[in-house]
Amino acid sequence: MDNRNQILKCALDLFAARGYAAVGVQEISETAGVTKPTLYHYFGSKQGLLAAVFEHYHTPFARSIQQASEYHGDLPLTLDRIAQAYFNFAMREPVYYRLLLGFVFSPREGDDCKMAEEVNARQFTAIEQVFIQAVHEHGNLRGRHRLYAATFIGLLNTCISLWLNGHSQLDETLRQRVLHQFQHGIYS
Amino acid sequence: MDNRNQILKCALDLFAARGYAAVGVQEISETAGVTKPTLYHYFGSKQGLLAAVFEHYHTPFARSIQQASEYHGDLPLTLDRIAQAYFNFAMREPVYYRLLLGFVFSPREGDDCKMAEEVNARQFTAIEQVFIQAVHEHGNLRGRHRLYAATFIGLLNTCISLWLNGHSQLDETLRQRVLHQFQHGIYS
DNA sequence: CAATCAATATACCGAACGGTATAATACCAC
DNA sequence: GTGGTATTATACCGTTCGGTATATTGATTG
Repeated sequence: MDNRNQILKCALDLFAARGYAAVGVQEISETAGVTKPTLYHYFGSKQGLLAAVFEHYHTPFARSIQQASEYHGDLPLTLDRIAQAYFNFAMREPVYYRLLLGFVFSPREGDDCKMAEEVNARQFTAIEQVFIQAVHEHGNLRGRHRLYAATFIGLLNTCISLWLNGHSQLDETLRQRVLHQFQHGIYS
Repeated sequence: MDNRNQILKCALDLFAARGYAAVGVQEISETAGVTKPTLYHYFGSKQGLLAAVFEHYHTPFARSIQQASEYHGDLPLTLDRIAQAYFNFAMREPVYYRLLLGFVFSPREGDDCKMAEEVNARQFTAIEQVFIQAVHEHGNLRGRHRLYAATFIGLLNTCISLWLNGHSQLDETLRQRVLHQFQHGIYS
């Protein structure tokens, strides 16, 4: 692997494990087996490195979500496709998803969070659109699209977090269970 | 206010705003209007300061949750009391709750997360117990207490996060709506 | 072959990091 | 008033921080 991708990978590992602020560029470059000026040659700054990590790993995820959230009149089907997209991506890039999760409830005032904020906002908007469109078929959802989008994404993130920490499988059984729970509650 | 509490308050503000690793003790002591040795006199280390922040702010919250999650055969009532406890505490200590939220999906390998982990684990256990006991009255919940506890807490945190970012009120209307959603789904 | 340019290394910058040795203050009991 | 104790300030420690000036390499290109 060339040095640039090696740096990207090591930066992701370290950021996901200990957080952006707690990791120094020195440690990243050492882990990647290069020197600091090499890192700065490719990414310009520590912030630029984080931006490149987002760019590199998030693009396929964003496309997958966008594709899954195309709504054609069947809300349960669309939610299932979205959940599949989330679960599949989390399993393909678990370390990156762990990095993402760290920003979910952290709209703080750091260099890093600003970048993660728009990444999360894009996803939110895509899923919010689903609930807005679904009002045509389910009028009683009206006016609550934001709450539904937030709680649905929260539910998926809860599942993925459980899986990342070894408390659950991330399989079709779990997906169908939480989809049912979201749509029909815990009692039925 | 005496210096010790002043330091605690400033540390909370800064940690919640920019994260534990991104804030230096220098900045904390300056904000609090004291010098660094004063801070170290009271708390011994930066970690000790964070531990003291948790201790100071979390004790009343933990007691409130513990009290609300006493189960006596009425699950909807118990969930409502728990949600009330969460919402009330978040409104009383919004800055501390923002700090807490930052750790929810971040079981990383840093000094700070270790401390937050057990704090969150205690809450989780208390609420998990509710669902374990509720099996007596709702047999179909059996075997899913962990998932229910995680998703219920996740739902409450989603609401509080929405409120902290100005996207929603944190009132009785929202509480009843999400409690209904959790128990009966989005369609009914 | 010479010129160029991307890529990498050596060595360094000032500033901020977490933490401390020491001494001066202030209060309290005797 | 005198001895002890808790609290605070001055000044400093070695280390790491993000970032860079400069030189060297190696391949491409005219």
